[in-house]
Amino acid sequence: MPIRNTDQIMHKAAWLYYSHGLRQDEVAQKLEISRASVATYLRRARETGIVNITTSTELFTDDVLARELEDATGVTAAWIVPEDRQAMDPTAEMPVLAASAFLELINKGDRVGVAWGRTVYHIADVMPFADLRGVTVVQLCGNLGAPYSYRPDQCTTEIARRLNAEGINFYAPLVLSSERLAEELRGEPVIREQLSTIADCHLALYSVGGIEDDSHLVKCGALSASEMHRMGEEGAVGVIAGQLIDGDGQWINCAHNRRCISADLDSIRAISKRMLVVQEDSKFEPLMAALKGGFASHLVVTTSMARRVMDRWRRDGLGKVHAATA
Amino acid sequence: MPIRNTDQIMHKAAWLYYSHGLRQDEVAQKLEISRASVATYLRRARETGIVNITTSTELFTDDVLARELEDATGVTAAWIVPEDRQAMDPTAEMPVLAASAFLELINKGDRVGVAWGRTVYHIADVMPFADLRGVTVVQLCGNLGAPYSYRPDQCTTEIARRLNAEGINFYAPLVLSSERLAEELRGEPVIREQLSTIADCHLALYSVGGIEDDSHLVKCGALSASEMHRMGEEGAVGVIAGQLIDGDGQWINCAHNRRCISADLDSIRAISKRMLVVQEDSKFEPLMAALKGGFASHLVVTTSMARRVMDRWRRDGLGKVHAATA
DNA sequence: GCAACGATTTGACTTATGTCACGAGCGATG
DNA sequence: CATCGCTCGTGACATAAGTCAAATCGTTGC
Repeated sequence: MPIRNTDQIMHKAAWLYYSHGLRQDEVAQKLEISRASVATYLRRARETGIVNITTSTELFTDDVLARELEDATGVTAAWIVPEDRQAMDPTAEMPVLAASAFLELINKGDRVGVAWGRTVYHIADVMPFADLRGVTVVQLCGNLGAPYSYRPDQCTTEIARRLNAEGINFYAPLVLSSERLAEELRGEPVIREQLSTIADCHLALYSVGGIEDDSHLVKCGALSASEMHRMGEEGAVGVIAGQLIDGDGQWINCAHNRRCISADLDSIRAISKRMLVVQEDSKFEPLMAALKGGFASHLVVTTSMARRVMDRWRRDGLGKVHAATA
Repeated sequence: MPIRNTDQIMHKAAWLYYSHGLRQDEVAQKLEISRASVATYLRRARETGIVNITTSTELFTDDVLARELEDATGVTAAWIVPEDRQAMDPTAEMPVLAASAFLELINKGDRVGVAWGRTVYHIADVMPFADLRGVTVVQLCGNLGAPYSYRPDQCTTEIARRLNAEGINFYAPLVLSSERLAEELRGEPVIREQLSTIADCHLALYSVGGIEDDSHLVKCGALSASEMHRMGEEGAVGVIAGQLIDGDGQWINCAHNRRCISADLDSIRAISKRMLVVQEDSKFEPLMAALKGGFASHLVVTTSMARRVMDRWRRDGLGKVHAATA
């Protein structure tokens, strides 16, 4: 990418304004352009990630409930979205919080994995712009066109774009019609190579899906409602990166899972920072399964969900979730 | 540190304003306080590091000269402060740049070492506020009261304060009157322990001192002008962390150095990211010595200084500086 | 060579933000 | 319990920043 002259001037303006604290008119004078242009450049500088404005998410981790949740379940950090009257709408708040928290967890040079779903897409949509060259964003699961266009590759791409990071997509369908084909495709060098690098990620971002008739997998047509129903009877409780898990968070050896091209669940568990974001109250059971399965080292949930998890965890006398094997 | 209620509200205001993009009056309405208060809280949030605004320093590394300097000398990265008419005063610019660049190099959980001098103090003085809990800032050299109150411990403390990091000072004088006493003091557990952790730093910040009559060591009274003069005749060329180095950047076995309580030069060389900042044009020879001695992996200099280094480096057919042993 | 287009820049205006003197609240002190 | 001294919050004003239609610039295609 050639360095355009306008980039230079935008960068200079941003530098003088943000790093030296000059006023816009002073910057304009120094650069011999109009103040209006300075304002425009500054906006672009923010949108480009040349200027980063981040707010500590401490507010949401600094909470007795968060501490309790961490202590009880063994997650490394929990962010709790409050639901009191003074707060914002939790549904709007959570993606913003998750995006900020996610950003805080990224280090220079990291490889980060991004999965798929409504939640992840919303996070991508409010992800702050940042200057994270050297970071690589990899797609955790195969593609699937979704009704509201939340395709896995779009999530990855959008996040990579905002972070000025490199995005690595892989172009395989999430589910294939036959196990044989899925197996063959997984064996393809391009695909196999990509899947094998997933365990090298330093950080992953995903939600957990439900298995109701209105679950994402069903709405996207990966599974019919009746198939999903049957899977539920056979022990499926939630969905991680497109794959069904049982109540203990274990991979289910079923037709759907065998037909799936997605990150191996053990690879995901091997990632040291696994950020799980759960918005809907209805995802309580899937969340419990994901927690038990060790899919969360970093958790973003609402106050009420946190309380429910605590209650259940205590009632069942569960221990701490196992840490990443990495 | 107890969590004050005002911190909470400041944090909320910052969150709504910066992360959600609400206007100040909207924030005021939501928090049921006046807009004026919101403005105040936001300023404090910026000053506290709850809100971080950073500008990429790419502008200064994105330069043919910087590339050449890196290629020739082997430093990992170079920041070049331009001296053209459109630019700011280089003397004012450099500390701001160095501070930003330094901040960019810090990772979560790092231990960073900070040395001493006018330059370092100026950098401390313009260091942006950040939320780097978990980072430790350690003092690299013993204390010495300076005419303009640039004491080593002040540099460390100020930087730690701004970063919200932990500052670790060590209270020993930089120079003692006898070698015996210096030796004994270095052997004291408190001191020895601190000095031994220096090699564990991930990042260090320092300048290189000159040996003129108006050099810092002389002005602070660590050495008389005549002593310094004599040291110059015996091969001293510059000063790193209070210690004299020769033209090749090697420690000189002289009375002053033996009387010094400071970071062992090999410990400094063992730090993987060594940021050297040189403001004054007069420090060319000291800079060359520091470079040859392997004291810079990251370099901040003016355009003219960069050119001089390039010229000399080529003329003398020098190779790349050796990397950190760590 | 010139018309047509998109991108950039600007002046003039609107809106948002920063500031400061003042007053309310509150804990410490005699 | 009155008074002091402090911090915190506010209204009103001054100042800075955002916006947008119109002008300008530079490129491309004919």
